Amino acid sequence: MLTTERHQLILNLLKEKQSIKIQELVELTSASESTIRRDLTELEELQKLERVFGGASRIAQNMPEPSLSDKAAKNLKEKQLVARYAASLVKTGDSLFLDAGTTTAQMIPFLKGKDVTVVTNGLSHLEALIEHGITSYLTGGFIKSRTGALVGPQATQSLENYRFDKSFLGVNGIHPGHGFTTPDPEEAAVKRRAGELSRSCYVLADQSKFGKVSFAHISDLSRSALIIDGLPDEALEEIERQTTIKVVTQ
Amino acid sequence: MLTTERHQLILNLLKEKQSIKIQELVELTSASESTIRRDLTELEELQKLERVFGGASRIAQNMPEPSLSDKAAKNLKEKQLVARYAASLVKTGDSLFLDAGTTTAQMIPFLKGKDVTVVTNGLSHLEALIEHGITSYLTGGFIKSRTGALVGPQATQSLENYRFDKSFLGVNGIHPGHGFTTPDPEEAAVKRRAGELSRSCYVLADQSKFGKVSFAHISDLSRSALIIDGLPDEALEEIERQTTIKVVTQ
DNA sequence: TTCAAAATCAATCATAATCTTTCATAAGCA
DNA sequence: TGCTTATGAAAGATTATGATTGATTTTGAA
Repeated sequence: MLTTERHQLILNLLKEKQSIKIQELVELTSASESTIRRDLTELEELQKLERVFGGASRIAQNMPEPSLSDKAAKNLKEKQLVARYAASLVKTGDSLFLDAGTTTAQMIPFLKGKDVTVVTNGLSHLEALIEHGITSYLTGGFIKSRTGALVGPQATQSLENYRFDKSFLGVNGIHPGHGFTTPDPEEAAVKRRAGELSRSCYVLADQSKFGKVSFAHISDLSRSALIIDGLPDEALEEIERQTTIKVVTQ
Repeated sequence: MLTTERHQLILNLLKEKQSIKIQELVELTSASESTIRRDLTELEELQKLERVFGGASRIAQNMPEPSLSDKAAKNLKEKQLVARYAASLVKTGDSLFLDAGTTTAQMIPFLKGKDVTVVTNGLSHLEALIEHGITSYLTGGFIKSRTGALVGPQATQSLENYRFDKSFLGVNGIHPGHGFTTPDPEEAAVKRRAGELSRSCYVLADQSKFGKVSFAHISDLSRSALIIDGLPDEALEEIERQTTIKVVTQ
């Protein structure tokens, strides 16, 4: 067996298993313990895994470096915080809907290597999705050139082809009385339908979103959770009566 | 065994196997170890594979792929000639389907100001469409990252939302017997359905396309015309019995 | 908590496998 | 023939491997 084949085998096993024992690898490869040890040492130096006593463990998913356009985004840190938590909810093999928008865009680097299938209506997500090798589908629809979102009846209808394990939606505002809000009725319709087609539904927001057309009353989304990086106390009380809420902090 | 045959054999084996040992190649080719080593060294210099200790390994991912802009550069003049003629057929207010591909892309600048509505499955058309202020819709579907085309059942289905005055399709090849051909069955399905949903259908090609899954027998497209910049005489005779054909010249 | 046994580890060495370099021969071509 | 290219064989350098040793860490029972 070639050295590189062994290395590849080890990395593949770690994609499935989180950690693996040296003895298992010895049996699987018919190589000696010394050889396996050397393999693990080398792969660790390449940051491909982490050695632990008795074996090796998958490395912590690497922090993505924000591209230039990302840096221009407002509240980037908060968005990334929220996005990272949201991505941590995703499991291998999940089928996801990723809403158009800058917060959901931050999730993409964290999805790398999770073997997920992503459906999106956000044209601006495409580059990152392709770059990270994520299997992707696009909804159809009218191209809103200002935001790069696909909307309209064609967009809503093309959602009917799919069922999602999880959907991740962005919002423009949250109001304890009116629910989640977004200025464009057509975008609202897409969000609403995507949520309905998902087994569970997460709304991503950062603190700045407090404050036009609602796409869902909070209580409409019985399987939903709100992920946010902070919240005024009085709003929090009202909202948490109606939905699961996760407040992410540094 | 010829040198080039060996090279081809090695590359074919690496399409199946990810990596291969020199000893295996020695047995398969009955060449000496030295010869195989030289083969691998040469193929590595051409970036076709990567040498590893004891053998060779498939190269990391996306090396040998000509970028979209590179492809566009080939036969650009011919493509523009064809595209310009095709665009001249478009009337104000028309509803169009614009197939993914580099030839159809050349039509976009000529559509400016014609007040048309364009539906496309070509992601690479988006920038130009938006830039030229053309009202545009995108089909949904699976994203083929290599060509930037949307394909699959979702793409075909989202076509059902529309009816076209004219559709403009690209091809990979034309064969008098087999009809228009394209290597990907999924892309073929989209082209075929778009043609069916159109009042009239134009196939754009340049002379280089003479030569795998056919998307339509020529005679299937009773309302179709082929637009091309040149053609071998014998093929022309056969094809013009089956469809309208326009040969564009300088 | 402490200690000893068991497991795991890093370091070293000898061997085996593979690599590069070099040279000589064979084959194709003008 | 004279030139170029492809090939195979061989020598010495380099790299990978497996076994061994003694150090380190973990485990579990007192």
